[in-house]
Amino acid sequence: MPIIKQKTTKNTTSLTRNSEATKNQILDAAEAEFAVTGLSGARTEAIAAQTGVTKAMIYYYFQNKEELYQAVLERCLVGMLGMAAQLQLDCLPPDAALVKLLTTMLCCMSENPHIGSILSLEAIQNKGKYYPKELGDILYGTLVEILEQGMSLGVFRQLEPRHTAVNIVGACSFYFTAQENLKYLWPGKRLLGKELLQGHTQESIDLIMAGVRN
Amino acid sequence: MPIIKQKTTKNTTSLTRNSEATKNQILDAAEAEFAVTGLSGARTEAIAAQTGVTKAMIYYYFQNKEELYQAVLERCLVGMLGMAAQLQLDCLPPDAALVKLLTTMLCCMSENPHIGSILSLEAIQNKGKYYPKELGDILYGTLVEILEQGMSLGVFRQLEPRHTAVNIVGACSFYFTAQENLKYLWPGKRLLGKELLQGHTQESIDLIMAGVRN
DNA sequence: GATTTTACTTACCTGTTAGTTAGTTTAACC
DNA sequence: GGTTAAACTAACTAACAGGTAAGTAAAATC
Repeated sequence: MPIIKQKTTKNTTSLTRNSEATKNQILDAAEAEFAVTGLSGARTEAIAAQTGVTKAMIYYYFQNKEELYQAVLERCLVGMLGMAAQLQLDCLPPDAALVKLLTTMLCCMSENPHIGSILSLEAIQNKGKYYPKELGDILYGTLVEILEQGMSLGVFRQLEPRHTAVNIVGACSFYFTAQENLKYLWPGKRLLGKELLQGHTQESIDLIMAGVRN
Repeated sequence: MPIIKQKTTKNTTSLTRNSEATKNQILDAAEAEFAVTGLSGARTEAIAAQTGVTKAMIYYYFQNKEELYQAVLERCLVGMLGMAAQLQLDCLPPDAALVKLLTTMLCCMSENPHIGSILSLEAIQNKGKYYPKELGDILYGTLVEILEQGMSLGVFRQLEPRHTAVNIVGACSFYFTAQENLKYLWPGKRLLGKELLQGHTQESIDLIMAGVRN
């Protein structure tokens, strides 16, 4: 977490009384809480307890719980868009582009397991009211583009790109969002451990690539 | 909903004061509520409001909210197991068996969109504490069996059956649990309408079968 | 038709929770 | 070093939510 702003003359890297750091702490704690409970179920007291500050600070930095939730979603969105921008898939053939996109997606979800849960809860509980539409645009838009290009080049079989894109995202994300229900399948092993994670990544890519290829 | 018990001498199909019917009404309402909010988020008052009776009736028939939740899960489980028992996949070749299982699964989820949400929320919010283990056993067990049989017969490619089973369930279920986030992909169309549903079913089966076949 | 059992309601209690207010401490600035 | 503004806290409020108690009405039983 790079400290960008250093506006004061004095060195303000002091760990206490740093508004930017506190705000981020609140956002981190809120992200963790929202990822389990969703918007309405989240307890501001619980969020505060995870930070070093009191509940009132939440209302000092954010208008209310809803705005805090939107800020968390916004921060996720920005992170994802930044990642997507670096991919440069245009210069790759469709199959290589798809593999790269899948790898990145899976890596992203394993590094931040909150995102999948937050978006799932957003769909189920809030009927997608706060869903960052841009995220859908970029993710499914990119997937559809790659699939269409692959079809026109004859590398991929004839398929309906939007349904296929949804199924691809579903196949990749389910392992993470449903992990607590799936742990019985691998007794004694950690689903987010290196071994199983690598297995899931490989198998997901294999299944999908075999599923779309001609 | 067949009325099985008719223990009294008098005809008690009267709509008021029917304990079995009331209990089922509560379970129906609870299922709908839990499917949106999960266990902790569910409001007993809201459940009661959806039935014809008062909140106190919930505690007349069930010890507490947790037990009501478990009863809802139990009822889902029984329904699914009953459906699975009728499938008779053993006498089919692996590819036909897989198609039949997928078709049934997709059909099941489109008819009862609550199940997917409830199980998702169960994983995310309760860490699978109340997850009906039997359901996982039968679903993933059947899938793994089919996949292994297909591999040994050379019909399916070499794959890791458990990861693949998870990815298959993920691909099929994501459309339903995340539908509210996905609706922007098909502006003006109903995701659970006949047209899109048929498309999703076909595309899911196509993707998965192409993904596993040799 | 009187009694008992079952189904159901109203009113309440207790703890919880989003959000506020009024005041305190820290540090920046002159 | 005194002033001011920003960061922060403790204590509170009003509404909500799980669960209960005490009582009522409809059936079933005799």
